[in-house]
Amino acid sequence: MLKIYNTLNREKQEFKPIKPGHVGMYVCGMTVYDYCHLGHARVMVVFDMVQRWLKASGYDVTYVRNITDIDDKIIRRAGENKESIHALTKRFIDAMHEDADALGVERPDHEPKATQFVPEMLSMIERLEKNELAYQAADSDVNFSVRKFAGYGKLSGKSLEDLRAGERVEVDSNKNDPLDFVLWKHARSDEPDEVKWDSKWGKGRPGWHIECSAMSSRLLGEHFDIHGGGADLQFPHHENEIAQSEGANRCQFVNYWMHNGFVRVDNEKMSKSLGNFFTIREVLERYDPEVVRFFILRAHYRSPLNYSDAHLDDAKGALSRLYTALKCVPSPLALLPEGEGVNWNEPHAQRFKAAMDDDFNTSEAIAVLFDLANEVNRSQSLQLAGQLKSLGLVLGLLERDATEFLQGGSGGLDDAAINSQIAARNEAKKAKNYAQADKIRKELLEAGIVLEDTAQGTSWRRG
RNA sequence: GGCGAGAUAGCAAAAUGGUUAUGCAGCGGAUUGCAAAUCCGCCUAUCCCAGUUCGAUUCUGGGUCUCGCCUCCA
Repeated sequence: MLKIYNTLNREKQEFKPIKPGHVGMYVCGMTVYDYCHLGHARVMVVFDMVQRWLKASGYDVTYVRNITDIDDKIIRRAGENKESIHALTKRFIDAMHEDADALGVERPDHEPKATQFVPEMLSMIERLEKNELAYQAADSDVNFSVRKFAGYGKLSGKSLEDLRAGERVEVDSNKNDPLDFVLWKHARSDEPDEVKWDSKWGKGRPGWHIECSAMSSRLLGEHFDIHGGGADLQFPHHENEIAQSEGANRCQFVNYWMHNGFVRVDNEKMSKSLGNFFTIREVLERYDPEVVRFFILRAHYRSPLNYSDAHLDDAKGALSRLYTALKCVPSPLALLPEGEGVNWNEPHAQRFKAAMDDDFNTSEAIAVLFDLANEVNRSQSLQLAGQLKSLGLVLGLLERDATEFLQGGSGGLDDAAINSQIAARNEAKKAKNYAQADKIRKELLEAGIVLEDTAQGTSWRRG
């Protein structure tokens, strides 16, 4: 029985889908004006893992992850670059897909772009206006009136009074209440036509929060199962989504809210404003993407995750141990009937399932993988090796051939050079010229190549 | 200031009212021409102070410290 920590109640709850056997899940994706950083990688990998586990548990999942392709930062960046909004966002959407693909993130079922759902947003704003939750201010912006929505603050645990006390924003005198947020921004003369849409309130463009409310209800219905995103979206973004959706649709919006923890650098949140971020592609220049995915999944999704080279090196060593166990047994999956996959009656699989069902405890699940690797090494059992690989696949790990992983990466030497050195060393060994054999091995080691003599001959890997 | 999360061994990271987490690193042994890999064994923990309890790292209260949200942020 799957339990999910629900931010709404701050406790783990048994997961019950609205429609038996089906899960509707919406995750806040990227604002595409720059390359994704490791924080984005975490959201993508974490919720990819979530949807994989839901599928592995037998659910039919509809997974939606939006793309914000219109907002202040995009307009500003396009202006700086002297390129169109569309050209800018297309570039970074393509880059995002490259990064996500590299990390083994499956494409969501839908990736709606905000600009494609403006009519839905306008219709929702109209309903909010009809329900007396929205008003047009003197500057022509249409705002949401937080005071008129009774449940405001229920997700983030904030009250309007608390928020007011900590007010740090410059007060916008056009708003009835400083905490009101914008649904529709009036068009400005210095903005390109590309960002202006017609509406009954005049030309303009959508506020940030309304897109998620409009797109989720269009693609998943007005009431759906899971909504996810980074912990920083809890307030105000998700709080505002609730206000909009429940205010417009007059029904519960989302049953389970999930928020992943931050990636940190030197114990501080990785963020654009602090400038302490690493882009995914930067990191992938130096580390195997699967190592990065493993690094992310080795921690629980709600825990903070400290980024450093030392930690990625550690992750690489750990992942190598799993692949090494698979290497000891030739082509484990080839020996399993097609599509058989995990044997869920096997004890390790049961522990794995129990861990995953406990709020997606990938840390515990991966610990089971290591126990299984130990069993595989001891028993040389093809069945257990297949089981190890199959369980890895559930997390989007261990997909590759073990030797390919262990020999992958960039070394100074190519395969042919390495193999000829190994041959030379074997000649020396045969002649009992161990000094020469050890010299060759040492040279290879200095080039990052580790040799392993086995009964089947000498193999190598990149250390 | 308001609200929230957390402090576990050298590092990273789970779990648990009493019984081995796990990985990396370290130590000893097996194996190996010597290594590597692997196996066996070992060593390092639960921020501080009270309380509840036969027993607390785990529950309660109080400290201390860290981080986050309250502005754009995954």
